[in-house]
Amino acid sequence: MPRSTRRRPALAHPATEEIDLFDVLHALSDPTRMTIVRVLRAEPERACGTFPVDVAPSTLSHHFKVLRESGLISQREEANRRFSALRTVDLEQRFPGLLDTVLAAHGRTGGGPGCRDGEDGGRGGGPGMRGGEAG
Amino acid sequence: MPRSTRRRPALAHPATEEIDLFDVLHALSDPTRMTIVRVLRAEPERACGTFPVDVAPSTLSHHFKVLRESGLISQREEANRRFSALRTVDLEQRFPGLLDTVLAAHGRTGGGPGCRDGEDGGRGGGPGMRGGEAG
DNA sequence: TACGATGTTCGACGAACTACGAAATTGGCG
DNA sequence: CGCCAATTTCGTAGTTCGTCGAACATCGTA
Repeated sequence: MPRSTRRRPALAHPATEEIDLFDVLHALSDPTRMTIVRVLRAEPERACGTFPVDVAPSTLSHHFKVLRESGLISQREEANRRFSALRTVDLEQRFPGLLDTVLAAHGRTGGGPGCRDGEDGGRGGGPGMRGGEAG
Repeated sequence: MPRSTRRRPALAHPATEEIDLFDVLHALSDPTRMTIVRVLRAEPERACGTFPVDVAPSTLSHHFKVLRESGLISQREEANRRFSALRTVDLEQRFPGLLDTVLAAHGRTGGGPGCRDGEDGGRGGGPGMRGGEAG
């Protein structure tokens, strides 16, 4: 089969109003994906292969797909690289305060800034914990 | 053997500090369980068999177990009935604003007060929709 | 063109999940 | 005591999940 026939599927992302709460909750109920979201929250964008998680590339790809289809992240292609970013604005519009609250909750469980997958990415300076605790 | 030999396991509930975010998120990522939590949030307590969900009793029992072990609800035994209640105070202490935010988010998706599993239970008086957006 | 780097898709596998029916347990009542 | 009501536990069926390895696709570069 010619290598040019297979066009990229164009990375389907759900529209903001299409984001499903159950999908989001399910996506967030996995440690690996939660780590990805946390890292992404401290940085505007990041290439798939640079995340501090130790799973096989195929597994990681699977997780990104789950995250993307749930509406939590968006992915942009640049050359042979794929950059992921948290859809903070869309999430905030669809489910106000949800991301902040969940992430803040995770921070309390011990998954804080210096947990195990620390955002060593480079900056990691300010944990950016400006979470809007309702308390 | 006397039927009194089999003592009730005493319904294990996780301590407040033991409540795991992933368990909570996973528990909430199921429609049936979300419905249970929503109903429970409008009422202080309710018997297991009186929930507006259409699944077999055994299945319902399973969901209650998941909910209880995740720390979302507590169960109290009275005669041959088991009453469930949302652990609002514990949840609020463990993960401030989480329950409110998630429930408010679900309300936005169309699972509002009069969705499909309406609180026909009988009272359903005050919906208590004081959804506090942590915004 | 060949090669290496980055990622995805496919197929498989074991574990966990959801669902159900049947049986068992417990308490209230005639 | 015998029976019904409320629930749980057990066993099972089918599905979904998380993970991996192997193969494939794309881009940049030698």
